[in-house]
Amino acid sequence: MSVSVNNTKELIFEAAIELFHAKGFKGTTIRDIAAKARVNPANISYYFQGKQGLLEACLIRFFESYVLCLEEEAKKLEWEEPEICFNRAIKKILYYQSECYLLTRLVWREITIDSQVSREIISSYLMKERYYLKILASAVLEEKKTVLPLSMFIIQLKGMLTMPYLNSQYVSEVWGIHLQDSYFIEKYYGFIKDWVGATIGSRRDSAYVESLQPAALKSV
Amino acid sequence: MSVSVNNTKELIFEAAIELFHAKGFKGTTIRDIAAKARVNPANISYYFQGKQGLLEACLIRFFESYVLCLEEEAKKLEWEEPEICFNRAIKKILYYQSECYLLTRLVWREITIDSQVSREIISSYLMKERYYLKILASAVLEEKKTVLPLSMFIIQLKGMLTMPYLNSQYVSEVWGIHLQDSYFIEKYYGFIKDWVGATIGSRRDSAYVESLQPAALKSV
Amino acid sequence: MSVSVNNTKELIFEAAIELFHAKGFKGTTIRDIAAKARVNPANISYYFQGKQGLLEACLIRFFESYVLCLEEEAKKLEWEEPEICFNRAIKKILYYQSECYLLTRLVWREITIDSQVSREIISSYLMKERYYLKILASAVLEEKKTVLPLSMFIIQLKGMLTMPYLNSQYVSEVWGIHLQDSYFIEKYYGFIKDWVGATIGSRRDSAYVESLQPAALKSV
Amino acid sequence: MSVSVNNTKELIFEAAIELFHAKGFKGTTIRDIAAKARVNPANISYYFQGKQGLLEACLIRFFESYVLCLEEEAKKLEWEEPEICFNRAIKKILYYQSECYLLTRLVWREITIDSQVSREIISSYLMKERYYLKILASAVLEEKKTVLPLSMFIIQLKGMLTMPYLNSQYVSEVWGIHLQDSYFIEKYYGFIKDWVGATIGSRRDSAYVESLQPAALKSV
DNA sequence: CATGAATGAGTCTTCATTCAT
DNA sequence: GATGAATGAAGACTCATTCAT
Repeated sequence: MSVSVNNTKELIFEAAIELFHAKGFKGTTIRDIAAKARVNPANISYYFQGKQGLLEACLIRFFESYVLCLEEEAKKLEWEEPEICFNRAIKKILYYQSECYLLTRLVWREITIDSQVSREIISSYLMKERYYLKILASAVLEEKKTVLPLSMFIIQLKGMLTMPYLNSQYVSEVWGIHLQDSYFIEKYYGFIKDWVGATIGSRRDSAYVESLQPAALKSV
Repeated sequence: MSVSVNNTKELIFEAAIELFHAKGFKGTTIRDIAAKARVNPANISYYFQGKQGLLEACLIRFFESYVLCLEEEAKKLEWEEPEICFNRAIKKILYYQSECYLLTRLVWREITIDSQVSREIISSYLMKERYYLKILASAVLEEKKTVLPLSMFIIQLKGMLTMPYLNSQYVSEVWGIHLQDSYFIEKYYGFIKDWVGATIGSRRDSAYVESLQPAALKSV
Repeated sequence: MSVSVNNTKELIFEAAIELFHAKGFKGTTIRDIAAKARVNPANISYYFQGKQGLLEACLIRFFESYVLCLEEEAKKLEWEEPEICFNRAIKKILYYQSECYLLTRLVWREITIDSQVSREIISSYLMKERYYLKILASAVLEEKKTVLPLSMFIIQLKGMLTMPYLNSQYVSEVWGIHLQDSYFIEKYYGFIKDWVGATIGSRRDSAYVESLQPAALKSV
Repeated sequence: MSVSVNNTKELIFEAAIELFHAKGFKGTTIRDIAAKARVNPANISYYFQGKQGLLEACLIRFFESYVLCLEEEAKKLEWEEPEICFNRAIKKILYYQSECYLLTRLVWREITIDSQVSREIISSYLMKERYYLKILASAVLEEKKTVLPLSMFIIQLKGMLTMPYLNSQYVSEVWGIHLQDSYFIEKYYGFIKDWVGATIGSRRDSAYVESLQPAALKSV
């Protein structure tokens, strides 16, 4: 019996991720999800305390593992080289996002929508992310004695990490590339790693980045 | 009172863009828009044939000017240097998106949602975009005798052009940068231009890109 | 100018009759009518004091001429033979209904719908109709010394007069007969006249009718 | 609580029939029905997929039984006398229509309105009706060696069968006769049966009918 | 634990009508 | 006399949620 229970909950979860991804949170009805999961709609309220709760469960599931990628490597900073930890964190995140790319896409998209709810959950995870990214990035920059402003570096990195997912519609529909393709991820990781290396290692590249910093951020 | 007519329609438009941007299309009610625009809700159906029509008007308004940026430069290819046209097209797009960044963000986000409606509008514009991008990009690559695969080059370019908008939530909320800041745009343009130059000019940079190409695309 | 005014009013009228007939009063919008008549919707309220007023105008236009057919012949009873007047009234009604069969159909159908409005208009005309029919029928029956109950005779007559119009959907759609076809009307008139003759002239036929009278009506 | 389920659905049904009959389909609101049935308005969409679905359910309910009256007798033609089957079919229809005379009236009225919806349902049933009527009528006419044109015979019959219902407003309001009165039905059946007998049996009566046939139908 | 009937709040939309021009 | 922008009332419908079984 307990198996079937977990089963029901998990079935709902998977159906929800697919549908939230395809049609958006607001565009998905609880009946759509129940129909796809082949369960009774009432179960959704039962297991997740409503549709909103189901979305929050999605957010939590995504961010818990996501933040863990950063947290683990941040903790290793004590006894390992910063650049290694940093690159490993990036790699972990890329692979994690690739594994659950539907969830990834929906999360990065839905958090841009101001639904007034689950704002606290999102904020708290983004704070954690920012905290660990700062630790990791500043360790690398310090080691390399790079004068590159931290904020701009992190913003660019974030952009690179999420870009394929936010653009995946275009990437997959117009050009036929699939994000879960491990070959793509591998190459994309190499691309970012090189960018990081160039950015923190050479004057030339970092100059681009530095010049990007608006006046308002100079003091951050 | 043609002034008031345009006024009402335009007021609705502006309110819609702000609200669609903030709360998403599905999350915005016709009453929200009417209240913000201080007009009667029925006017929305009157002027735009319903909420869906209002979204389509947003899409059309955005894409018409967007595609024009590309079209104009594609036509200049006959008597001007490809690289100049190409860079000017990029600059135009960046400035255009910066001017109406709320509209830009909502469009790039909403088209990732499968609403089964206005799919035709979106597809037709993406086809046009693809067509002109191909013309411009292949002209540049040909001139430079670069063996870089076209598709990957365009995908990356697209990613760079839309990234600040898709990430703007993060960019502005967590780091306090504003996309309409002309300083930011200017620098970001320089960044992309350099990337293009490096990509099509040197072996080293283009190697990154080439390596990104998945097997399936090798023959494109 | 006055020509164009009348024109507008008449155009609205004709469009309304067609549309009320085809789609029903409730199913027709003021904009439908305005579009078909190629006039501005506001004119309908202007000329007819609203949609309801337009329907009432239809009713009045129909019934005024309809009742006149009966009234004229009822008045001739003083100096002409009852049966001649009676048959002429029937003929007039049949031809009148045939001339404006769209209006006829819509009136006979719409008055069966309880719209709480224009009830007074309808009642007043039905009273007039009943009054003249009674005068005409009783004159005929008296002359022939027929003991046939008046009410049943009139009901049957009414049924025969309106039947082709109430059934016209079936008649025209399934069988391809057109009501405005003068040949059809001519024959149908002959049919009714014969029925009347048989009913008031012979014992046999009237027996059918008498037997139809329910107990409740015996004393009417 | 299967009892309460059927109850709710049936309550809606009955309320709908009364109101559609009295106020017309378009003139009846979903709230009217819900209020009369003392249920929640949302149940109507829940059980009948919207107001239109409710009307279609009415049509189907009426026609299924209606067509059955004809079908059953058509099947008996193989081993019973045509005239007996034919008359029994007529009797069944009259009694059926009398039993549910509100439904009967609303159906015969609403199908004359061009709502572009449920047109398929109506057409399909009218085709069936026509098919069985043809079989039954032609069997009778053949047996009697009557040269009477089939189409005109059926049209007249149809007129007689529906007339009391299409005219019931007049019949009941102005004259006080009630259609569900079994005495009335019994007599009315006798009336039609005699008409049929006279029509197919004697030269005199059939001559009336034959003369009614417009030129266009002579060759049918 | 699972069901499905039932609900009420809220949404989009339609439409007759009005009014300034 | 004619227009068309604007309105408010009202309608159908959707949907998340609840509750008895």
